[in-house]
Amino acid sequence: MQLAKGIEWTTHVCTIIALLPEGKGLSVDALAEFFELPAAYLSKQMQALRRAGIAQSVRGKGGGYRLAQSPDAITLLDIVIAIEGPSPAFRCTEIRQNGPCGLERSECKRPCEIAAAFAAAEQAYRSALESKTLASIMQEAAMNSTPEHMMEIAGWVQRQSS
Amino acid sequence: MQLAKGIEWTTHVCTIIALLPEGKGLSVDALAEFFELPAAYLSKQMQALRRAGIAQSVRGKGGGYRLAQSPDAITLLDIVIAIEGPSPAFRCTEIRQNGPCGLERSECKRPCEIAAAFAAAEQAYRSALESKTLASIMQEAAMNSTPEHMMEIAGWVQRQSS
DNA sequence: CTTTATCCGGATAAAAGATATCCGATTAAG
DNA sequence: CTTAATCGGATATCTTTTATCCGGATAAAG
Repeated sequence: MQLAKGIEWTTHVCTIIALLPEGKGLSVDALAEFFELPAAYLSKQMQALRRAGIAQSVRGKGGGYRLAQSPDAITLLDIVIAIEGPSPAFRCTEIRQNGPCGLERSECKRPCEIAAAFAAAEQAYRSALESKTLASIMQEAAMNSTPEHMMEIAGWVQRQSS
Repeated sequence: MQLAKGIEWTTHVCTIIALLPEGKGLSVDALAEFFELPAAYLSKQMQALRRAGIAQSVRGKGGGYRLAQSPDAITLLDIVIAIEGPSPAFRCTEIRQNGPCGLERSECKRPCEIAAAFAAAEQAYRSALESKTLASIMQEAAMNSTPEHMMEIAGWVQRQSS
């Protein structure tokens, strides 16, 4: 079970484009340079964020990406779903219906106990991610960082933004 | 993010071999037939359970698999770790150290806030799975099943066990 | 209008991981 | 000792993830 790298990438990217002033954007090339990531693949990931309504894009010269919502309206769960899709990790194939002692389909309206247990665990996972907004992540990061480093980032964003 | 099928398979298998009387085992072929699964691949998954100390195997004629521990000592988390390995789903590649505003490695003793948030979510997931033992799953299943079906399964296990 | 910068989507390809199979090694039983 | 049953590791196939490239659309700037 592995989470796509795109989740790490786009989450970090969101914490950067959240710093943009109103109406400005950052190009994929700039973002890829900021984190030393492959630009073409990062572009694909950002498109997924746009489709999910998390980011906006502006085409053409001077265009780029910015957030489509306020940072306190975007949760880590939103980003995970945007990149990985909404389907749960545990896939129940109903093998209790198979074999010599298999149940009839009509007896299987409720999920089996195993599927239910995994569903509950995934719900706990999603709830934890849902409780973390981009804003809360950025606030924590600010508290663990230095003023110098934050100024460095803010300066870079301002220089690169269009 | 997908969980391997082997997790569903081996968890169901564990609820069956838990019914074996002392000293008996069930062959992979029998278990594969019981759930209509590909025997060779199920065999591989069962090997993972054995390496993890969840199941025991006996080779040769009359051999097979049985549990290596009491059902109330085996949790769903144990099975997940046996099949998927212990590494977390979120892989932090420390991209905060990259690029023009990258941090020095010496400044990165603590995990970044994003990695920490995902680690906390995974911990919630693992805790939920750890709270479910094989025994508790089997008890729930028994309450939602009929005496007839349970007898059917018990009879099959007894006939196939060696 | 032309040039330049940028996103968008599709085609493609390489790498990794999940899925599946085969056959040799091992052991009980006759 | 031979046979049949069974596990165990090596191998092969398929799917997903990761990654690249390019032509097209779009928009700002000269």
